[in-house]
Amino acid sequence: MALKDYNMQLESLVTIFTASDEELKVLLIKNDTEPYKGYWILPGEKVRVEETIEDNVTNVIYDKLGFKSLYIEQSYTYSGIERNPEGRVIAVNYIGLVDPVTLLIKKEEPTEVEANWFNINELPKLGFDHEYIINKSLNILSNKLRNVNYVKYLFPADFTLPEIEKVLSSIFNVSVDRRNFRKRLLKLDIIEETGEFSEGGSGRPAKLYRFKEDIKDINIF
Amino acid sequence: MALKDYNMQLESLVTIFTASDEELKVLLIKNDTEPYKGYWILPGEKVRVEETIEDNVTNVIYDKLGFKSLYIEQSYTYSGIERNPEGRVIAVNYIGLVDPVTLLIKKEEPTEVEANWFNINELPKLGFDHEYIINKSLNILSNKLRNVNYVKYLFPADFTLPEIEKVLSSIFNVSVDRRNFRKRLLKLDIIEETGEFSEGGSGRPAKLYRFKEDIKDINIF
DNA sequence: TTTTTTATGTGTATTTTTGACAATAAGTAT
DNA sequence: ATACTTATTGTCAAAAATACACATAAAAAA
Repeated sequence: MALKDYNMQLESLVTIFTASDEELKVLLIKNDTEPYKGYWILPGEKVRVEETIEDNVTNVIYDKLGFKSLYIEQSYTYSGIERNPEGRVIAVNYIGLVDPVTLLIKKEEPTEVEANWFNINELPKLGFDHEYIINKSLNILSNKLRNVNYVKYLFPADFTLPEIEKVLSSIFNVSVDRRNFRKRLLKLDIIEETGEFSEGGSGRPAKLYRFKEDIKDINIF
Repeated sequence: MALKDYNMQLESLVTIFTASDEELKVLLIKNDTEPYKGYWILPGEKVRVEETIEDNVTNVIYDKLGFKSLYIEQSYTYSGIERNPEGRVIAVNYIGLVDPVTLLIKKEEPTEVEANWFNINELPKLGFDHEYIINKSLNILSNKLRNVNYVKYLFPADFTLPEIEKVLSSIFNVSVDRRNFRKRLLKLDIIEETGEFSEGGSGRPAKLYRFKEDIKDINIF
C-alpha cells in the first residue's frame, strides 16, 4: 500500500450557537471560494501539519471571527468521502456557545468575512454537508443543555429568570409553570440575585441574577 | 502554503468495554510493530483515502478482532502533534460496548492479534497516548452509562437485577439499597421477567429479566 | 392623571417520588 | 436436618414535583 493511499486533509468547523429573542441561533459565514462559492457555510479552516485542531479552532474563533470570549467543545468528526468535491477532507466539528452580550464584544478591526446569525429553524441554503453537521450539532447540544453548566454559557453575566425560562422552554419545546421553574432553579443553589433589576421593557422589571462560582453538573429538565 | 503542509494521516482507535466480575474491563492488543513494539495498545487501523472512518472501524471490529456483534459510538478525536513519533496521525476514537455473553461469540478462525481484557483499574504499560485516550473514554462512558440505553449494551439478553446493581454501583462507586434499586428499575418500565431463573451460584436463584424493545432515554442515577 | 396593558413575583395544598428500614424465601454445602 | 449464602418483598416518613391564582411594578394608552 503506497503512502499516498493514506494521505488526507483535516479541517476544523465550528458550530457557534447563541440564544437571543428566545430562540437558538447559529453563526454562518459567506463562502468566497470554490467549491460552493456564495453559499453560507460553517466557519472553519484547514489544519496545518504543525498545529493541533485545538490551536486551529482557537485561531478561527479569535483571529478570523474576532470573538473575544467563547466556550467551545469538540463534538463530532465527519469523514464522508464525498463531503468535499475537491478531495478527501476530514472535518472535526466543535460546538461553541456565546451569550448575546459577550457576542457584541468583538475585536476592534472588522473581520474580513461576511458573517450572520441564523435562527436554527430558518437556515439558508448551505454548502458542503454543513446542514447535516448543524443538525447533528444541534442534537448533541440539546442533550448538553439539560445541564446547567452549559446553559450558563448562553446567558450573560446578569440575566433574569424569565429569560432563561423562555429560551429553555423554546429549545426543549415544553411549557413550564413560571412559579415551579423559579422554585426549581433557586433550589439548585446555583444562582444568586445581583440586587439590580432589568430595564427597558414594558411590564414589571425582573430581578437580575448571576451564576455562582463552581457549579456542579446538575440537570434541569 | 504548499499542499504537503496539510497532508496527514488518520487512524481509528476503538476502546471496547465490557462488564464482568462486577468490574469494567477494556480490550487491548499487543503491538507487534514499531514504534512501541511489544506494548499494549488500543485496537485500530490507518484509514485509507477511499474509506470512511465508520467503515474502517467496522473492519477493525469484525474482521480484525473477530467480534460478531458490538455497539459502537464515536467519542473523541485526538490531534496531538507528538502522539505518534513517526509522523502526524490523527486518531478518531470510538467507544465499543459488549456484554460478557456476546463477547464469547467470535468468528470461527482465530484472530491473528494477541488480545486481552484488562480491568480499568489495573492497566498495563500502554503505547502512544493510549492511556490518556482510555481515561478520557472512560470519562465519556461514565456519563453515558447514566442512561439505561447504554447500560443495556453491557448486559446479556437475559440478566438478573443483582448483576446490574453490582456493576453499576461499582462503576459509579455508590452503594444503593437493593430494594430501592429494584423498585426504581422496575418503575421505569423498561425490563420484564423472562420467567426463567439464574443457575449455578450458591444461594437463591435470581429471576432473569430482559430489556423491552424501544426503550426511551432514561437516566438511572 | 387615571386607566389599561404588559410582564414579573409570590404561597399553598396535593400528589408523586425517594429513602430508610428487616424479615422471609430458595437454593447449596456440610 | 442444619447452617450458609444470596434473592425477593413491603411499609412508612421525608422530600420533591406539580397544580393552581392573585398581587405588584412599570410602561402605554386614554
